[in-house]
Amino acid sequence: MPRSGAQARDRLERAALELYTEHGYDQTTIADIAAKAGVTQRTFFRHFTDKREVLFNNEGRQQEALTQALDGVPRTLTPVAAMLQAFRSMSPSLENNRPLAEVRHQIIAVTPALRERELMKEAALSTIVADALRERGLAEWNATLLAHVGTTAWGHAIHTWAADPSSNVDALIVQAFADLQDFATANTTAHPATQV
Amino acid sequence: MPRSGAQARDRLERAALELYTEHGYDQTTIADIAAKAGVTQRTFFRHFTDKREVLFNNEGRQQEALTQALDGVPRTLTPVAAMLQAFRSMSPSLENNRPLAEVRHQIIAVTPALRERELMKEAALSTIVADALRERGLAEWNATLLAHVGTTAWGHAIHTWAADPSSNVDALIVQAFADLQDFATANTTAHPATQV
DNA sequence: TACGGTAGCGACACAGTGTGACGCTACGCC
DNA sequence: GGCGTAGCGTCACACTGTGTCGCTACCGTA
Repeated sequence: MPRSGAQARDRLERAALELYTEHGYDQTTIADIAAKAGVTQRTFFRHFTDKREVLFNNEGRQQEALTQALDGVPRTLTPVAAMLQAFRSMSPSLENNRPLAEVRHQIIAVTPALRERELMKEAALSTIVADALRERGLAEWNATLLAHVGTTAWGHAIHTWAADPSSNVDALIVQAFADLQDFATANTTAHPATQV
Repeated sequence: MPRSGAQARDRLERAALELYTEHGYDQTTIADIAAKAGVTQRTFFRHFTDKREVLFNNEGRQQEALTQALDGVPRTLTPVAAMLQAFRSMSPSLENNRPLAEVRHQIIAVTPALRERELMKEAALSTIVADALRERGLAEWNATLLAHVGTTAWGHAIHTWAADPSSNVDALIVQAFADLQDFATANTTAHPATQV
């Protein structure tokens, strides 16, 4: 009875989230999730490639949004400023579904397997940023390095935000970038690297 | 016939590396590895918790080495300089087994599952760095942020090194830190964050 | 040399994940 | 009203990872 298709997917996602929260990720089987959603195990894998992927479903949209955000940043800005602006433009969307983000964060935090997948998604975002920087004229080495570091700082802000209900993502992002700048300029020696 | 114990582990590691290289990670089964090593599947899992973990066996020693390296850095150095010195002290050890590193890098690069695990190991190193920075008096936010970013830069240098046989890790590490410094100071606006 | 303890392994048995193939049925479209 | 198809159920299956039991080669000790 293929009523909607999207309905089953929603039920599966909801069921998985509840079971992961209640009994933990490892203690939850695909059979449990499928039963709760009223479908078969096979149907689960038709909608999600993975047992983990249920929690990273909106990542696809986030990647597209980031791509567009990077595309919309004026070419006059420095690479660092461009990254910052693109990241900040994602803040409202993040803030909009904070409730879900908090729950997800708690589950992922205590499950190594899910933490692995989350790091993969961050790496994917980093690749997107690197592509954008490369298109802005940066060389391969610089584009990748800056993308990795910038994405890492962004991720740090998001994690802190997800763990603290009273915080504000956008402010934390700004703070992270500002702190990095301070740390870099605070070093009296311009290139401490050459001193070791 | 438990001749040595460590012998079986070595044979398993060698067999896995060869099979992963020849047929790819996904196409290689535990049965294949065990057969090639002359043991049972059960024995494989007695030595390695995972099918992936075979490739990340020396990571434990690397984590210990990094911990000691961070412990040996003079307290007078700035946090960034301290990280850099600790990372650089690991360079000889890395350079010593470059052959293995290159093979590993190639396998990991084309296997998402292994890339996930590698990111996990990097995260573990980041945690170690964060602990050290926290012990140096940095607040939680700064310690974690700086550790993440620094470890990311280090990882970027190592990846570039593993992919380019003619390169030198230590030089790349120095280069990465120097470039980050340049990017931060190149921004005419001290805090571009506040301008968006 | 004999003996007891133990570390390492083989041998099942089993739960759980993920994939392939086939058939059915409700839905949209002409 | 018939047709194509998307979505699902149903088997069947390969592979990963764990628990348990029993065996055997090695160790130190007397």
